[in-house]
Amino acid sequence: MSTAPSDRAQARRQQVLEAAAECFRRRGFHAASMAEIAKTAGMSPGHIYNLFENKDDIIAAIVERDCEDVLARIAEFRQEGDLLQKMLAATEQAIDKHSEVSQAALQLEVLAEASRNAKLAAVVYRSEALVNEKAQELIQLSLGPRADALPPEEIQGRALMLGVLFNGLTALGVRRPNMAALTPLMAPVMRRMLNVILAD
Amino acid sequence: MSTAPSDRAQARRQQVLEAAAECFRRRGFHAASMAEIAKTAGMSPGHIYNLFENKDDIIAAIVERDCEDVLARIAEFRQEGDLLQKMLAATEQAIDKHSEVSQAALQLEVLAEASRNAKLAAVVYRSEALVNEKAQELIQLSLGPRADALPPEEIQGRALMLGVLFNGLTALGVRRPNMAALTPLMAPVMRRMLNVILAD
Amino acid sequence: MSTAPSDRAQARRQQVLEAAAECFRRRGFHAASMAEIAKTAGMSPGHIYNLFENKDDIIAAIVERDCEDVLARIAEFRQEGDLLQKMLAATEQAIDKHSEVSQAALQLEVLAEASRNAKLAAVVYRSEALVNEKAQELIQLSLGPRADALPPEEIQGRALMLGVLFNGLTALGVRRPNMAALTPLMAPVMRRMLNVILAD
Amino acid sequence: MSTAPSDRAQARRQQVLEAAAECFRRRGFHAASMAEIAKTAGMSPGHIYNLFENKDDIIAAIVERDCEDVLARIAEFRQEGDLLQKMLAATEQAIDKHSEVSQAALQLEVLAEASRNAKLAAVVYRSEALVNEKAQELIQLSLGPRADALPPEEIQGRALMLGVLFNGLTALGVRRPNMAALTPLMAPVMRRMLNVILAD
DNA sequence: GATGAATGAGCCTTCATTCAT
DNA sequence: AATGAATGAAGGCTCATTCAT
Repeated sequence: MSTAPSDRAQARRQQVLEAAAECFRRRGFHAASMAEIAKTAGMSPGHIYNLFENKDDIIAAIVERDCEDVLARIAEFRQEGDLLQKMLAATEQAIDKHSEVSQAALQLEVLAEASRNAKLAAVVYRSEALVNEKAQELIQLSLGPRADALPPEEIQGRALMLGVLFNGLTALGVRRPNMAALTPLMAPVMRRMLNVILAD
Repeated sequence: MSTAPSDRAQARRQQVLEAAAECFRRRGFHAASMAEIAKTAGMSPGHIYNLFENKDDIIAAIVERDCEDVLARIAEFRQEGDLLQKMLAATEQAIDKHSEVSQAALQLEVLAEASRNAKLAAVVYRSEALVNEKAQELIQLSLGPRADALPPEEIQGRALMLGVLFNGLTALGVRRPNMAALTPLMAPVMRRMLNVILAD
Repeated sequence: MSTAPSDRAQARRQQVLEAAAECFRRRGFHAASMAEIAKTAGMSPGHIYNLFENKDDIIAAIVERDCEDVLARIAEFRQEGDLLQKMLAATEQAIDKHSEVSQAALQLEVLAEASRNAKLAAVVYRSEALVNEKAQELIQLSLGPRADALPPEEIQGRALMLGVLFNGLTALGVRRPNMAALTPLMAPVMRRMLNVILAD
Repeated sequence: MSTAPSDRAQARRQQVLEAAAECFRRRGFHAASMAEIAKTAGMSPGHIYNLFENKDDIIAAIVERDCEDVLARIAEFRQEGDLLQKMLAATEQAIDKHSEVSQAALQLEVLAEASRNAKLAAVVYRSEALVNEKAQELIQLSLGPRADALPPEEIQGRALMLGVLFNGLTALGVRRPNMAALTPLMAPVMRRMLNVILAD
């Protein structure tokens, strides 16, 4: 009862998260000031501290929210239709979308920050664990009954490889403006992870 | 000739670079203070500004130095011996080395910083271009005469894929402590990039 | 309306202006530190930046305030009584008051600063324009109906001469401690500006 | 013998004075760094301290040199020809020369600085005393035998008034760009100081 | 719940000055 | 006589955070 956050408070938190994400994307985590976030969120700086412990707490909440978004996107992949095709479409989109460099930069900055901030690290770890778990389910779904022929480590490894690919796309996207030549190469690799049983 | 830095100055610059890299790794770019860097480098804060324009200039120099290290490592790959094996060994090393999380974090932070710092971005872009070029040469070397059968875009795409893989390893390595299951999966993907001619 | 500063903020600004003027007089513009000003004003250094853009902004505000003081003093001259007598009294006061050397020094320093600071220069120019305008009105008032016999340039020139005299008193007052012998000389010159119609 | 400055040292000092004056004019006394002065003078920063005590010592030397220039100019006035005409020409020149605002600004800054720097104040006072003395001689020369009819205070007052006028021109010249209307007004005032015997 | 005035530590950077060579 | 590497104190300014209202 004491700490039960009211609906109103929840909505206010969302406002802050929205505003903070925008500011962090625009200026980076350190350069974005609480004052700017407050202004963007349409509330006073002081009040933010009624909703969040501190600035770190905000970035942690953003990471959690982003994690949910990723999980939701993964859930969509489970719908009807060819999984490989849908994932390739997603990667192609990632390769083309250069408008999202600032979003990518924020993700990288969060990772860097997490390596020195235990609380944030916990959130990132948990987030990664959840995503990885869902990725494994996806792979098993994609392989169908043949999945049983593969040892769990293989499934886990493939999920990790998907993680490497998506994280790599994010990082390389910040490193260079044009990655078009990469698109055709994704297909065989993704297929190898999602649709193939191999002795290899 | 006019601004040719003396040997002494060069050595001092190296001291600062060493110290700054350590501080940046330990605390992050923003949290590391010039005072701390100066102390670590064994000189006064003021003198750093005789050697570098400003803090940004230091991180840029670090990126350039790191780039040279990468190029040197690539050059080693060109030596005698099976390229695929050597690169797999390198990735396996990357997968295992958890002591280097802070080094990885610094790299990610640099990328984030570059998305908002034009000068740093230029260094990062140039660095990536150099590495990608060398990666393409490596791939052609690995394929041998068969390389002629592949269109340039294919070579370029494969080099990009290597970039995605290494960058992805770096990022995912910060996201989770254990990536052991990934090791066996690297082989087929790397082989696909380095040793195979395929219609698809 | 949007940025209408509250009464409280206005009062705080006045505090800072008062304190800064004192510090600037005591130490000079460059030597006076924001920390000292803050302490003198009884607030934290940080808070000053909620009230003023930066240090330059403070000196500009002081100049504007001083300008208003001058205009107010000029307005007093318009009251009943012999203008020439009142102005001579004012100059005599200026000649004798050696306690105000530091105030005079600040004015000179402001002028020097303005020659390299565009924003401050604008304030100084505007200030001078206002004062000169009022001085012309004063001269016309003093001459009465005879003023119509003089071309506008003559009026403007006389106003400028008054400016030269007061500025000259300020500067020379810093240059030497004793200017008593000057007092009797002011009368004929001032009369020439305020009370005489001449072919030359 | 011990401190007898060699000719070479004297020449070096002149170099520094030249360079410093230029830098001070360009940037102001405080903003001009010793490094910049050294570079402009074509010598090392360290060596300047073999020639001058410190930065204040340089500005003091500049003031002394400028004083000599003024005295030299006054000496020229003593040559053949109508003194009033020559002085009016000088003031007209001062009124028109807007290229010299930075020179004027430096003079004002020096005065401001002198009010807080005893050593500089001494130089400024002495300089003013010398100039004033020469101005009195000039006035007596201009009046010729009639000068004997005037009490010394009157002569002193007139010399002071000349000082007020020239200092005022300097200050007002920084305050406003256009002082053309002032030119015709200088004649009667100057004549009053230089050529007239009055009961008034 | 909400404000925004206020704090104060700490940051990057500059620069007069020194001194070993 | 001359250099320029080196110092270190100090400065202006920012910003996460607090708290009286």
